[in-house]
Amino acid sequence: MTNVFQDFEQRIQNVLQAIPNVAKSDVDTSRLAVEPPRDASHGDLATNAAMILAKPMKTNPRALAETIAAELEKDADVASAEVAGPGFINLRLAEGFWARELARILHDGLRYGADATGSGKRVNVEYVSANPTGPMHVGHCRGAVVGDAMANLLEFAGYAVVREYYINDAGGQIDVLARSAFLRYREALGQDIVDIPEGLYPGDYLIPLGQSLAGTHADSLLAMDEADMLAIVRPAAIDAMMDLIRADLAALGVHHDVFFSERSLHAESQGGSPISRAVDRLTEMGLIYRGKLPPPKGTAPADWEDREQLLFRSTDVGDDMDRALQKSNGDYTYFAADVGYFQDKFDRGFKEMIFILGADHGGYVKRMEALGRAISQGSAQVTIRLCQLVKLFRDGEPVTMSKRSGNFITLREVVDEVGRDAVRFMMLYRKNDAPLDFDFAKVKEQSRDNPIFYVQYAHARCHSVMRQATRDMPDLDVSAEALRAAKTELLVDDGENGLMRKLAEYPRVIDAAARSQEPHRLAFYLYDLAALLHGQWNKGRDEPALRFIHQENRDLMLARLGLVTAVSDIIASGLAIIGADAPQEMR
RNA sequence: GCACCCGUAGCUCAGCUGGAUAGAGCGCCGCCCUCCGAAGGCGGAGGCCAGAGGUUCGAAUCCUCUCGGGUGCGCCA
Repeated sequence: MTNVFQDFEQRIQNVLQAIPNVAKSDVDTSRLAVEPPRDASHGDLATNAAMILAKPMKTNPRALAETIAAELEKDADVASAEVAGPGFINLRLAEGFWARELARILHDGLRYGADATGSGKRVNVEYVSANPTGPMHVGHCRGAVVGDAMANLLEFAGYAVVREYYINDAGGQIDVLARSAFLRYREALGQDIVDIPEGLYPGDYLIPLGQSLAGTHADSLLAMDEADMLAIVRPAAIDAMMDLIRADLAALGVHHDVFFSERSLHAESQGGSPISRAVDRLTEMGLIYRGKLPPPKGTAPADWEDREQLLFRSTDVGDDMDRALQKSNGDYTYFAADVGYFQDKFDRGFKEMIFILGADHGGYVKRMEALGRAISQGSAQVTIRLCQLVKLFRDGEPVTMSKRSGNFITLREVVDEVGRDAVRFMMLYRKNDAPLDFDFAKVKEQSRDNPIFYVQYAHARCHSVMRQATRDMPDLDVSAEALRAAKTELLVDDGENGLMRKLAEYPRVIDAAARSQEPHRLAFYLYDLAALLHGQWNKGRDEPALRFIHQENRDLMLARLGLVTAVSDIIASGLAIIGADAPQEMR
């Protein structure tokens, strides 16, 4: 399924092949672009064909453009092809072209623009992966939304997406969690625990877990060795924390297909653990050696041990320095677990893996990419997208929080206060690599200043028009079939034309956003589309002849209602990818 | 010290992978409700795209350097 722009790109390619000099030479036409022109007065489509070909063909771009334009004008869908500026060719499409595209939108409905890019390719998107040591805080929010929207976007674009969460359930922090839970367990048994010792998690969220442990085990844990106690409390604590996290994610509308346990990578079976087997494979490739690492630059660590250790020669595959795989006590490092994890993903058949990480993981990017190259031997694409920090504001004042005291703002609090839709839209209304200011007051505002409100309002307004129409004319048939059959060629107003062209851009936006892995483009597109809808609606105030509901001319009205329905469909489709509702009325 | 990200209107940000006269919102000025939802819309002012070189038909976009801001660098996870 090709969109209008791809369609014309192909037509232009065909025209180019018909020009003798082009066909003979092996000029690269991959840079050929067909775009909506910057200025609507330039026409419907613009192409740079002549400009990219002029140089290799050693001709003047404008002269070449004239030749191509003359050929293009033979196309029945092209009303005129004009050469402009340095050699652009501006196409005006035949009357009725956009109207036919509108009918196609009405036919495809919420699936317009879907399935055009991915062709079923399997993609693994890993996001959130917050440590299971407590509820999610606002810091996790952006990555969760960006990752989820990315997965939605890729899925809509035709990829086979697996949404994955990597549970960091293996490190020392989990023992800290278990000890913290044990404290709450003693508390539940009636012991006075006084202050929470430094180094343990102080949050109240562990109290129910302590009570549950007391209920299940009575006081039997008290007499155990710590190792035995931890063996019991650890899994219970991880399960409880993951339940918390899953509930938080659900409140944000985020769901994963796979929850992958880091701990499972350490599990021994015949042939060793998944980690050791993966390390063995790298060893066979000659990428593992014993050696010394230089001490870190900048702040010199006091406890630096200069010793020989097991290292991954990641510099061979693009990293800045080699990476340690084993601690001095013989345990594998966190990164070693990643070696096992990558191997597992690769074995599951993923050739494309996307990671959504917080900006504080910037230092991790190169070694992950290196690891992906090494394990897949260059056959897999690893992409890491970093989300910059979110700064919270309340009434223009920055909100401070301290994680140490357990006094941090949770994701749940934010969702409860401003709503899932607003959180999600705002997190996507910025490039992922740009910092984001999140002001509680603004996000709740019901005005144009608040993009989610503005877009949802446009959708509601569409439905309001349809409600009004059927109220005024109960016999009016506004079914999808009837609207599709409407005489859409009657839509000749500039504003209507602009809306139709914007709608036809939707598949192109989806395609570009999916390819570049930038879901924010969709949010901006929806805002622009909403602005056009609001604008056209208001034109009807000044010029009654332009109103959508136009009882004197039913054919025209049906065409306009078709346009309104198409706008509504596209907004609903886009909002679904963003993960927000498309309300039929505002309150 | 090194790596990565960012620098675009007074403020917050887009800019479709190199295209035409760089666009929105807020704020400021002036307009539009007998009328499908004014929770909206229209118009105006506001720019040396941090700076300097380079690449080319063409640069906010690509390369190099400089200056400013952010993040990270350890056997933590």
